[in-house]
Amino acid sequence: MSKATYTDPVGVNDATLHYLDVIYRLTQQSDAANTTEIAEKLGVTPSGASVMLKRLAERKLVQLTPYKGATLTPEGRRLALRTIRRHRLLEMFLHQVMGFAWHEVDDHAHALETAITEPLEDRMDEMLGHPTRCPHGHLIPNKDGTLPQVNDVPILSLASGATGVIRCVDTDNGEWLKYLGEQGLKPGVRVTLKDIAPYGGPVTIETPSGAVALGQNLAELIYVEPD
Amino acid sequence: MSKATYTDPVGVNDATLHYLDVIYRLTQQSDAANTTEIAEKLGVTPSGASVMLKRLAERKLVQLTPYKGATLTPEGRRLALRTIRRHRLLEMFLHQVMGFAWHEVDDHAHALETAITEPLEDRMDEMLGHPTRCPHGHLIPNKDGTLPQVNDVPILSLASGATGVIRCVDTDNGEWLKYLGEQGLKPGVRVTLKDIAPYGGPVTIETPSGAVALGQNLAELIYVEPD
DNA sequence: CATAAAATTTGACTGCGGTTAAATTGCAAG
DNA sequence: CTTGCAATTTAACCGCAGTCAAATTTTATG
Repeated sequence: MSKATYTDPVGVNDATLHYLDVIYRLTQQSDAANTTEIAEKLGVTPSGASVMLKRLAERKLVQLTPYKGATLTPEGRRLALRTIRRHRLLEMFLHQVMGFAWHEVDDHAHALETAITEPLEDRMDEMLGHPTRCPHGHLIPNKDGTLPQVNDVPILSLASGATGVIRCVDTDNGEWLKYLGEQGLKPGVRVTLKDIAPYGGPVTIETPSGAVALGQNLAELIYVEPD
Repeated sequence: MSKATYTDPVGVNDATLHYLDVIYRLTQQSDAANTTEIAEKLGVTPSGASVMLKRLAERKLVQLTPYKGATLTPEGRRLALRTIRRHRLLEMFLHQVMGFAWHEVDDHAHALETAITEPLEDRMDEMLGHPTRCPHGHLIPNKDGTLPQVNDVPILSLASGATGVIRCVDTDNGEWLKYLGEQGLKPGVRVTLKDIAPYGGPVTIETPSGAVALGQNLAELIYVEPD
């Protein structure tokens, strides 16, 4: 009997997709994802991740240099971007259509991202008017695996007094998102960077509803499109 | 590290839920579900199903009498009804909110039924106005595991000339559903049983848009609430 | 009622994704 | 340039959900 199903046309299962997803995200920041980081993000032991990475390499989904780290092959990247697209479309759908708060959507989207079918993906995309970003502002990959071009810069890179529109709040931590949302710091809001206190001190941001002072750990999550 | 997740609070995984689901459905018709039937519905070999059933019995989810068949325990029944509720709510959501045709929803709902979270289940239920039936007319179990009381009878049990409202079309075969839908034979439609030809001959049903002649294999899928 | 056929279970095996403990490799600091 | 520690891999194992082939039990039939 054939193993292919609606969701899994080529024998790519949940675990595989989750590995590819975290490897993709880790290789956005550094050039290769190392085993321990991958293991941490997935909540497994480094040895377990090591074994799994070898299997993924055999399946030509990752490029593995022992003791050095992992990169995605074109095919691995394709699957990772598909999962990320589905995750972010789901977040958008849960937020816009179903009315979930922006700090709630990540968990539910994660539960569904590997189970969804392609017609569902397409229908959500359609209902949402082909959005380019999720509720936190992350880019939604196109179906062909390309990414929209944008001009997002860290708010901390602005000069004091400069203004811009928040485009992305780069965290999946629900607590932080809830807090930042309550302070009016969400994508689409025009803000002015008032001040960055020295030595890791608070960052003051002017929003339409008043000034907010944040620790740098939170402020560095915020990306803006400068005016 | 704990194994509990949002979707899986007690270590109940996809395979388990699918077994419980088919056992529930099979025990609706006969008193116990036999191994081969279960295996067929799940697309596995009877030996595989046999082994799995023993595991489910150890976990106290099914009551197993070797060589005789399986029944659900109260806990197994609870989980089966939860899955069925989710499946049917999903079908309703896909149909009503997302605009999928009634013959398309089963596959997509199946892909999601074991992945969905409880808040999502609740939100769908709310958005749909707490429906009691799926698009094909099957009952949606309540959250407490009870089922709405109804008075559905097979249309073939009506006397010639009797009328009723279609309440359920009992199949998951997309082709048949598509055809029956095109003939106007869907839940909510008032019909009259005109004639049942003898010796397995065609069944003639009067609908608002005209008379339809069906084979008995299709006609026996249709349940009505008699006037 | 014996016996053949059908249903079911058991046994031996597989692949997957994990675990812990031990061995290995890479790297930074003295 | 060695030495010690951190990162990584390997080895041996586990549970899960399957497979096929063989043994067993049930049932139906002449």
